[in-house]
Amino acid sequence: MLTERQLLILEAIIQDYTTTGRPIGSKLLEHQLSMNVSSATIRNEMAVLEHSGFIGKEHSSSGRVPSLKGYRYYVDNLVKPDVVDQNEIESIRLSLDSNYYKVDEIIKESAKILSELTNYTAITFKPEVKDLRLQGLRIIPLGNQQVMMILVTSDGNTESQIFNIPKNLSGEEIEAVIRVINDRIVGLPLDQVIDRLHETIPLLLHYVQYPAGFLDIFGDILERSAREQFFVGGKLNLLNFVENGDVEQIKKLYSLIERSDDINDLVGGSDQKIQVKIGSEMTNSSLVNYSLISATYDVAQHGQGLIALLGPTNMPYSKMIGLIRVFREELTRKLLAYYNLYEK
Amino acid sequence: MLTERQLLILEAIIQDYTTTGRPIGSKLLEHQLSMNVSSATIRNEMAVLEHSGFIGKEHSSSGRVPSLKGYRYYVDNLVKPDVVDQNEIESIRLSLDSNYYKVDEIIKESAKILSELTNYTAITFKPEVKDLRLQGLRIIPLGNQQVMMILVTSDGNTESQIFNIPKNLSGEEIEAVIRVINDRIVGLPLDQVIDRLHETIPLLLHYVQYPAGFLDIFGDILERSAREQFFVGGKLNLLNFVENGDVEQIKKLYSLIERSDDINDLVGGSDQKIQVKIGSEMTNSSLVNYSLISATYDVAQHGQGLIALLGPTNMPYSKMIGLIRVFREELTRKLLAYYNLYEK
DNA sequence: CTTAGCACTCTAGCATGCTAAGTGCTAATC
DNA sequence: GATTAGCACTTAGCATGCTAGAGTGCTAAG
Repeated sequence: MLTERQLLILEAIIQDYTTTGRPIGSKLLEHQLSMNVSSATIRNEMAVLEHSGFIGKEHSSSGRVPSLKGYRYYVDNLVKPDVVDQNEIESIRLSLDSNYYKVDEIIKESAKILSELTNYTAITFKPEVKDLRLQGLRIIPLGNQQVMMILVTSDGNTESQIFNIPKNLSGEEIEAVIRVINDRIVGLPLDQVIDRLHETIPLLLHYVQYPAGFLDIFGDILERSAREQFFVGGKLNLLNFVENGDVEQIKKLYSLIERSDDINDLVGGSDQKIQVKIGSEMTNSSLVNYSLISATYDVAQHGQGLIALLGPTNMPYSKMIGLIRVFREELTRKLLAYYNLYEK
Repeated sequence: MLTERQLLILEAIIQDYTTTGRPIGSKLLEHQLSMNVSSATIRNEMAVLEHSGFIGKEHSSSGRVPSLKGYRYYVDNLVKPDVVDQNEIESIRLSLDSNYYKVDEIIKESAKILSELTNYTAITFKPEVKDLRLQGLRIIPLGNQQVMMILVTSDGNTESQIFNIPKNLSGEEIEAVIRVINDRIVGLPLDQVIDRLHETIPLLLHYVQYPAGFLDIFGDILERSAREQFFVGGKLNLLNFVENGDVEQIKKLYSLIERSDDINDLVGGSDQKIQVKIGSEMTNSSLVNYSLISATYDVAQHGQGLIALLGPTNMPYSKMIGLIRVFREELTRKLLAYYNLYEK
């Protein structure tokens, strides 16, 4: 459908535009492409590309700018991930090389590193195994009417919550409750736990006068546990690409990036290895000027996680895709080493 | 130093300016003040006020704007806190009326409520008692090489941290460590704990090969416990008062509001009941266009906390001071009820 | 001490004109 | 048929100039 030369021009437009950020004119390409062809010819070819919807103009006499279709074609067919230079790889390794005591820390740090490396916003999800089960529930009295509830899931993650128990609740009563829960609920898949919990209320009533408060807390920390946890690094970088001073825009972006539902929507469907969503391909209308590059990573039996970069639509895709690839490798390596260190 | 009439004019300028946000001219005041005096007279008085530094102009022929000195004088001598209407009080009560299981939740929610009530940014600190001691330390094995360390301080607050222990560490060794720590460190004031901890390293070496990792974690959660915790509500509201599109400004503000050191600097020295810091009175240069109203609150033996509002210098002080007063009362009431419910 | 009146100042908004960059089209050339 | 030189045209961005409106300071009279 497109000729070789048209593809070269399209590629050049995208590469130039993603580095300079300015519309690309025919004269610039004439010198740069060294294909021994005049600017007029390039203009003609550009007209074809525009007609087919791969590029557009900001106004009737401006240079050309890639369209969504143009980016899409480029990302799907033309882009070659940049080779990341050895120094940068070293620096990633170094950044990941601390001693971590929790997976969460590694994943959180990853978001930070990725955002610093790219000057974009990074989002990282920790590895998740499907079919998560409730493996144990502890309740630890701490004195002062305080107790801590700790929930352990089958992938080894934990959630905990401290709360106060009313004066009239005795230790025996609590222990009875724990026994009931351990008998009837531990071992179940997380998504069934809540239902089963409600079934056991009548039973609990034998021991606790108002089991509702108890269940609230349990539900709370269960939800935290089942919710996919993610970390965001470099939030402030989003500001760099907002139309000058559009405060409304900034507000929308920020509330977006802080709501877990929205983030999950955003990265949803990323089951391919590396996926690029461009502008309006993301359903959220605040993101028309942004693109998301996401990559899943596998940590053997410990599940699959995801890292993603959110930047402007005109980001240098080849560079970023190269980088996210390398980062994924390094992160996987680090996580495997981590699990190996602590595994039974 | 200033005549009655001059004070009236100063007050009117500030009140108008803090509600309209626009410079105030002499004609406006002529009609508004109904002091049977022409605009020319008001102009003369304004000239005096300007000469004494209480007001200024944005340009040579603009209306008058309060200066730092003007605000200061107003806040110190003229302002009368607005009476908060009953509906609003009700709504505060209602917002605070959920069941909370932790003080932190109440304080965090307070920041949210305050920011929503005012459309400014709210910062809240939970009550702190001086002379905090380490009351207990638990280490709970969770299986999968995971343990949770829980630290309880004498004010009933807790911090916890899950971490993995290397394969070669046995349960007995851990228990021995706990014993040592409980013997030698529990009961000490928090600020002495770290020093004492280092003295015990030789002892620990009997049981654990590399106590350093252990101590790191302990130090970590100890620091979290000693650090004054605060919550920020309505961060996005800061954006409303930034010069149109000054992205650099926004970035500075945001990193400010997320660094606990900066926040502590900000509210530092707020030992008076209600304190107002205006513009450049705050040392941080990003805040020249902002003011901070802070109020301490007392919860009997449970210590003293602080709530604060960060808004533009031209915020309606009388309204905000009235509001923060009422909020403080309601919060104190809520906290007392809370402690009463759970106290032994 | 107060005030009417006036000259002056400054901003905001609008229209105007200019330049640089880039385009589309046509007619001539390879 | 593909390519190109040349030219008329378009647009953003910037500087300039103008006007209306709001506000001031000052002076001279009440």
